[in-house]
Amino acid sequence: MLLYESIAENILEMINNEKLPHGYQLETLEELAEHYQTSKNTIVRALENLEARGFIYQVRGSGSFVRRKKRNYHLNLLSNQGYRNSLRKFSSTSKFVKKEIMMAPEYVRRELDVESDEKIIYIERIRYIGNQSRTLSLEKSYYRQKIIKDIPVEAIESSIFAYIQDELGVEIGFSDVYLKADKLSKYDANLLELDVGDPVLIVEEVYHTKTGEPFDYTELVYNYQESFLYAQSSTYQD
Amino acid sequence: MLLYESIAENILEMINNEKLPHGYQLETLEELAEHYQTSKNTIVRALENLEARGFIYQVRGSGSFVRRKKRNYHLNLLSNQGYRNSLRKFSSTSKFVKKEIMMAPEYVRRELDVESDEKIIYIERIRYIGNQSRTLSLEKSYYRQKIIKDIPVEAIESSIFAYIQDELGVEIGFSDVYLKADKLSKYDANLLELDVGDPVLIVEEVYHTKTGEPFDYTELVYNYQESFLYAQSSTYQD
DNA sequence: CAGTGGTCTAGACCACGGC
DNA sequence: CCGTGGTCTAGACCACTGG
Repeated sequence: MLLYESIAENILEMINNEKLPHGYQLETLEELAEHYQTSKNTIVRALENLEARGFIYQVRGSGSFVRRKKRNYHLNLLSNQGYRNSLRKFSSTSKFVKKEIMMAPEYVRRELDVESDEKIIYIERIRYIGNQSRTLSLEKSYYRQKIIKDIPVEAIESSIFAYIQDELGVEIGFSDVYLKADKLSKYDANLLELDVGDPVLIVEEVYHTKTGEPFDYTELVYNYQESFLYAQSSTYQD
Repeated sequence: MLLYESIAENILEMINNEKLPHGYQLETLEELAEHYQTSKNTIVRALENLEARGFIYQVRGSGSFVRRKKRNYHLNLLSNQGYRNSLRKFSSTSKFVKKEIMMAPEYVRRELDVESDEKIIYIERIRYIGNQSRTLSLEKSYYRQKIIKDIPVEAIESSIFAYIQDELGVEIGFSDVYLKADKLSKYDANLLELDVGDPVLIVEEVYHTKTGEPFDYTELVYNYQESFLYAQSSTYQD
């Protein structure tokens, strides 16, 4: 692990332990540089990292402060870990519904930027909160077989992203996310144990590897009664 | 404007002009440093800035590349400019509904972290696409009067954030955003010209100044037929 | 193994917040 | 006007990609 990353993790741990509460002012850059026996620039990097992830904010001329905690039981919309992190936040499980190999349909080709003869692994699964008592979401994913060789059912019923990263060694880079609300279709309503026409939150995600290749297009259909998402912006945005 | 920012803007302009198309490989860091007559580190800053804003991605050992364009007619969920930017993307207008001064109700106190006797400016407005033919959203905003002295109706009918920044000189920092889908209430359905029980996308936003003070809590109620949002993640996320 | 992005240093100087 | 974050430099060295 890199120096600035380990410093960031060290500070983050203190924030999460609530040793450093909301609003707390961190040591100054110079003090931290002294403390960690490194240069000021490296501290700047560490704090930038924490700022970009929404844990602190920095005010020129004043100091660096711990940012407020996010609401509990909300899912991070921009986490690049798919289902992986939500597993930790609240106990949840997945049920395998369907898996097939297909040629990329037109709307998937557009998102994944592939030719019509490229093979796609299509997977459908349902995510539950707790012990399959409450449905959280229905997930329809298209993976490029060229990059994601195969996904066993065991991975589908636990965490596909954990499998992709840990077993296949694919490194996740960045993603595009699109959002809308709509009325539930008959098929989706049935799987989510809701009524046709009920509201639904639809999230489309296109994931890319670290080298910029799109490898996964997923449509997430969220149960409106159970689904709460959050995101954070930092100081620099358009 | 800072050196690394002006370099970033310069490159961004070429991307937006499509002089640098999707997938295009930028010059190397050293070449750019030479080109702009600056140090490599400053170029690193400039490209980091573009990467964080989702315009490029960088691959160690390989190069820096122009990222794909976002879909048109989607609103940036994490823009810190409120309504300001969407004004440019597609013509839209606002209609003033209500404005009152009140003491902060409990749920607003919690979000804005204020005492119960602090004065709040409450504003309700409707946003339309085009010439008030299609409703886009209903906006319910709570501003701390301590920070936002007053908001004239003219600002409400154009852009409140433009007024806050340009006239009041308040600098926008970061924000927290929460999302869910729900069924439309009678009051909201009436204003949005939709039916009670129709789906709705609800976005709650808490905006902070650059110095970390929360100043605005807004609940956005989006017409599901017209509202499409997007967000982007960069390589570093949890 | 060449080419390219990323980290780290040490230090100068700048810009802003708040007393 | 002091204290604090932010920028910028020049250069050494490291780590990854891809032929």
